[in-house]
Amino acid sequence: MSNLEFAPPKYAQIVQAIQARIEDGTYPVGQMLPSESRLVREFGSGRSTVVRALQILSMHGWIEREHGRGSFVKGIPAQSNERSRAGASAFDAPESAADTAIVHAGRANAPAAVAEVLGVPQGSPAIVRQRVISEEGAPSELVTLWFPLDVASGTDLGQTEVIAIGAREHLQAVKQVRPARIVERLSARLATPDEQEALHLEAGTPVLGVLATVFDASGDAVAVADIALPGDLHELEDSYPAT
Amino acid sequence: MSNLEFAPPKYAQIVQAIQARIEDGTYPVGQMLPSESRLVREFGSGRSTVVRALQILSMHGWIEREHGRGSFVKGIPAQSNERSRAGASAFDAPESAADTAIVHAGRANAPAAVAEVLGVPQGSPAIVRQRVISEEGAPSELVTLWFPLDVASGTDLGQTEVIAIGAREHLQAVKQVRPARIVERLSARLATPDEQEALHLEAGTPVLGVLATVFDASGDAVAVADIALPGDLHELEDSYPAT
DNA sequence: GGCATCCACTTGATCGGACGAGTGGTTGAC
DNA sequence: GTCAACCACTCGTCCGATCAAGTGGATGCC
Repeated sequence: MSNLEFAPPKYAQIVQAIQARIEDGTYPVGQMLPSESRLVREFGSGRSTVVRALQILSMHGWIEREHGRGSFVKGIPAQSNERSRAGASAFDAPESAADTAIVHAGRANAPAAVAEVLGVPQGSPAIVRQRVISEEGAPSELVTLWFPLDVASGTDLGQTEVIAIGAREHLQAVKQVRPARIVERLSARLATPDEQEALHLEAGTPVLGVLATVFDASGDAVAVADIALPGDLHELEDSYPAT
Repeated sequence: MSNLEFAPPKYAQIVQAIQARIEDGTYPVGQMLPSESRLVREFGSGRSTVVRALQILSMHGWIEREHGRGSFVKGIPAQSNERSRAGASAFDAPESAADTAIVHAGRANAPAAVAEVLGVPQGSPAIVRQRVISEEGAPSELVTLWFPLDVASGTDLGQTEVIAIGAREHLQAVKQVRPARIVERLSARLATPDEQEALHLEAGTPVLGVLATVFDASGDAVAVADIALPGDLHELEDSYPAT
């Protein structure tokens, strides 16, 4: 208290204090919190400050406030949605990682599925960068990034050299491309011949296919990632509250 | 204004008014909002009320507030995460739907994967309900629900009759079971012989396997759904902001 | 021109009061 | 015993004020 060091605002201190008491069981789940006036006395602050703290806790799911009755502990809120984001990591991972090998980098004609989400005619040329990621020496993931020509022009994406930072970061640094949203489509399918070769799979091996599209704020697709995850090596996890 | 009908609180009215102006372009993205004092004059309310509205907008991602500079329009916030929740619908869908056929309902020994997430020894008896969901006449999804014996006891889940409401709803009504969280694990694999038969698949067909576990607030698993989605019939979609 | 100072304007935090409204227990009339 | 009235306590909203702190332009000195 005596130091003039940086101190968070009072309402945030109250939020933290109450969170700590919920976490350590001082305020058990379901129990009523001290009333606002009580907290005002305890923390020596105005009611508006205490109320602000309680509203924040309520919005974050720690407590529930009931008009006329009191505030009640709801629990420690979990992340609302925790999941493996195969798409996002495809765009963020640098190609220079030790377990990453470039298969191909340059220009190619976009296959139907990719062309459709990029919004270009099927078979149009596009920039492609393909890499294999290994886990413990064995190839475990084939990532193919596709960029429209206009997005890639003026960047290093069309070069064959390894790019030491993630594609998203590179695009953001070189051009004013601002990714806003990623849409992933998952499906189970059999490995294609290309995938069989790159990942050393036998014919008939099931893979989890992830087609991740990056959109900018105006809704235009700026990149697509086609990811193949052999079924026996990968499991995606997703968790969310059961309303 | 003249009527005494229910009116939302003033701060909420201000929130809505500003949201409307952002949506219709009155306040373009990137532009500075009128200052707090200006809004106070316009809406004829106290500064605290205007500030409360602005804080709400800021927390929901509509605007950004910069100390000393002003408030700026950020855009119309998108849903933070939109995805197909195969797991949740397995527990919510009633068995009485027209396109649903019960394959099996009763007691069975839990296979390893199910026993593990339920936290019981492998091969322990559990309550199982299996159904096939068809789309346009063709079987398209096999859902197997597993319940621990203690959870299912006293409910209709062990009966062979069709249950007309979702399993989650039934559990919640009959017992005090409160689902808090669902965890899904997705992987691509080949259809098992059982699945081949129930879904009329050929051997070697890839399926998307979803193992969804429902946990209550204390972290105990109260149900597991094992869902098989033939790869060529299903695609899961997931979208989220690109940081 | 370069720079420090000043000042108008902005948001950030806090206070204390006021009134309204919902809840639940007590009291008292019947 | 029943029931309405009352009351103490709770949260919900709103107000207007104060002080602090950050920004950016104008001013004026050198």
